Amino acid sequence: MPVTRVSQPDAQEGHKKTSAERSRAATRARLLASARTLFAARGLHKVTTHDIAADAGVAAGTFYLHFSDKREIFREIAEATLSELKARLDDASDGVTERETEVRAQALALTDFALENRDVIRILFSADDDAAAVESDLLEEFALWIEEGRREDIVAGEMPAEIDPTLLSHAIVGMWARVLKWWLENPERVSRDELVETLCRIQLSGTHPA
Amino acid sequence: MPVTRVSQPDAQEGHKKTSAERSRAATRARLLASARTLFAARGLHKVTTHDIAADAGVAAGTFYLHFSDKREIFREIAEATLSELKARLDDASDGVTERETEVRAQALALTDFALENRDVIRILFSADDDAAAVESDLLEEFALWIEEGRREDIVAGEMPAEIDPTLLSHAIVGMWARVLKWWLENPERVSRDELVETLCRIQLSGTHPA
Amino acid sequence: MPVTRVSQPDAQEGHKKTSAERSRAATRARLLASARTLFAARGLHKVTTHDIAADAGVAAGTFYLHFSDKREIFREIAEATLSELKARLDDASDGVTERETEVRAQALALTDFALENRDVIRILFSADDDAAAVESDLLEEFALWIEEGRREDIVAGEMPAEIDPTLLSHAIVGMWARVLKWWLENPERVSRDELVETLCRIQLSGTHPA
Amino acid sequence: MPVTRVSQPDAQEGHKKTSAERSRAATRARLLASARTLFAARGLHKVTTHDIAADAGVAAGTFYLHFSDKREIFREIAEATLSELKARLDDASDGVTERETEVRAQALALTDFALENRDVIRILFSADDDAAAVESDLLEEFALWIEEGRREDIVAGEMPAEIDPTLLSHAIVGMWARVLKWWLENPERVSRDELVETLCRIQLSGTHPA
DNA sequence: GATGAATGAGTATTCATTCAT
DNA sequence: AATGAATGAATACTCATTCAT
Repeated sequence: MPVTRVSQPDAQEGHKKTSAERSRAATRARLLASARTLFAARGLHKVTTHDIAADAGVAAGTFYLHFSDKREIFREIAEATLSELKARLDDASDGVTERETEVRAQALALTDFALENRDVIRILFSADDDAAAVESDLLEEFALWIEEGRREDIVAGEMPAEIDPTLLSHAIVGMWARVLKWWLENPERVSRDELVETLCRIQLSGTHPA
Repeated sequence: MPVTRVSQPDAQEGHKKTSAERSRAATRARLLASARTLFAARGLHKVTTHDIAADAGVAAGTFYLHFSDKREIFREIAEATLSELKARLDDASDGVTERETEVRAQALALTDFALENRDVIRILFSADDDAAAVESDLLEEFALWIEEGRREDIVAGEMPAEIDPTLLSHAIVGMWARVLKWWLENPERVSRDELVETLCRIQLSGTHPA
Repeated sequence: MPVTRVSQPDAQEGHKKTSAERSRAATRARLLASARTLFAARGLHKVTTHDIAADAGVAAGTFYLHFSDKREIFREIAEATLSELKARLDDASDGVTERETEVRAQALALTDFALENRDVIRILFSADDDAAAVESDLLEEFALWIEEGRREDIVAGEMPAEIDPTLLSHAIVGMWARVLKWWLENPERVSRDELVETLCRIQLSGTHPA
Repeated sequence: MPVTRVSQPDAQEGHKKTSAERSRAATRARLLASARTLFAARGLHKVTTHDIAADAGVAAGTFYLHFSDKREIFREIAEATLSELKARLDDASDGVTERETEVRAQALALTDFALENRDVIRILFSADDDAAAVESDLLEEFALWIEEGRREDIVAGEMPAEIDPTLLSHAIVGMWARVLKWWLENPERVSRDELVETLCRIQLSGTHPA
């Protein structure tokens, strides 16, 4: 089951759902699940709204009762995935004080997340120009989030101030995105632990304070 | 001026060009130049063959006298660019023996190349799924090329053998690709030298032999 | 009125049609009717799918909701027509025992059918290479059907065994096809009865058992 | 070698040809020969003027120095073929007085001609609507020619006057055209003599004077 | 809320024909 | 006479999106 909960109707509303509401939510969830799978298999623009509707078992028009267009459903999937990923990374560093341990824990969380969500990772981590055009460049947003963390590191004296945090965050994101995509398609080439070890080493030693 | 010489009709043939040959080559060059610009501006699949022909000032059908389809012209641009880039990197490390000096020289060559070819870099370094589908994933090929260099480093004892060279090459390529794309759009954020310094530091320290 | 019922939505389904189903069937029928007319007037490949759609009063894309391409709609018309024709010829010889009477009855049925379906006959009987390419060479199939009948005649001793039935069926089909096409365009030249008389005479006397 | 001499530059001019004239005639002949072959192989409208020119080893534009368009070269081939065929049939009946012997002689001439020119027969005898559109329906013209012969037979008392000669000529042409096309593709099915025998029998007995 | 038939702009590609050289 | 680059109209087919039921 997808960790991003893409297909789970949210339950934060306080009131009991009517049957109609429940059915609507279910349809929406089915559309999201189908879109995820199809995007993963064929890429953003090789999938038509008809394909998604058909896969979800609803009529073509129904798609537009739930999403205003193809970009919207893509954006939604991307955002849900990113939120989940951030949460996982936050969890991973929770209570950890040492920077090296934290980086390693996050790296592990990241690889696990990639393994669990290999389908979405394929598209969301691809820096596809389409995706970007869709105003939802996941990597861009991810880089921003990482950047914040780096700034905190600088403030905390754990990273040399002369390194530009934006530059660094892009380097990290680019490195991980490409490596993960490659690895998911060739998982037999390196073990998860080797991968984590190598990338942490690169990331850490290059950015240690003198 | 494009460094890749995409638009320079080659002159190495021994015979005098007929006027027709010259005109044909000129048209072809105009199509390539237009394609470069348009791909850079809008991405591979937001550009039609009509757009390219129109921009080049020729009729729609003329495109097909020179390229069998959109993928072919893209592939041609990609390949010319990659060849040029490799040549530049080779030149940069020519006669250099120390690894650190070499890495730095290559990083400089890479940034200069990116500056000179900002238009192509935008698409070719984007890992666009379309581009990959076009069987000319520049980054993939570039990673392979880098991998070879890393293997030589291992043999030469300049890199620890326990680092998987494929993994490393993907990390390097991913990092540079993302960083360069970001930097070309925000060149005021870091100077070329800072960029080179930071990335070399990451790349080197992470992969030094113990 | 078309005898082939090409435009009659079939009603053999047990359930009530929804309004959508009815509308769909009506559109489909209009497309078939338009195609028939246009093919007849201009031949298979001088008619575009746009022409058909326009003539049927629907948008260009609508054509493809009903037929996968031009060849399919042609095949459908051809097959419906041939089925109807065979049924008519079978009816004509129903209960007839004498071969001469049967041949004459079928000849009459054939001319009547041609008169009623002059439009389709024009293309379907033309041995157009296009039509054949469309894998629906009506005449080929018709010849096969006739051949069977001839084989039965031989078995029944009503035709000399030394005549090759395939050869004969092609001769009959070729003769009728050409004659009917000519006659439909020049109906004033010979009366229906004269035509039937002449062709029956040729067909019968040449193939009588000694 | 084609009997229709399609590819033989004509020599009826009284004066010596200049070298330019000879070269021009040779090019023209090559174009005709290529067109014949290509039309036979792929049908009229699956052949482009470029194909013909390329096959003939000349530039695309050269085609138009010799023929005003695709229809003209087709017409020319058709007409040359028909002339040759008529000449053959005339030769076959030369000096023959008995109708039965004549019909048989012509049938033999026809089958021989078909065998020698199988390539052209494929298209020219196909009643292709294209060909007709090209204003060169060979079969139409052939039927007219046969009709004349029938009229003479009626005058000579060798055919009953009540048979419409036009109708009959279409029947004959249709029969032969279809049968020959079938036979050329399945020559092993019936021997030439069987074929001639069967068709003559049909043709003669149906049209004998009482 | 869901359906699904219909829309029509959009795109790749072909090819007869022209014309400057 | 021949060349061959260029033209551009024509055409099949796709797909996001709408809307009457």
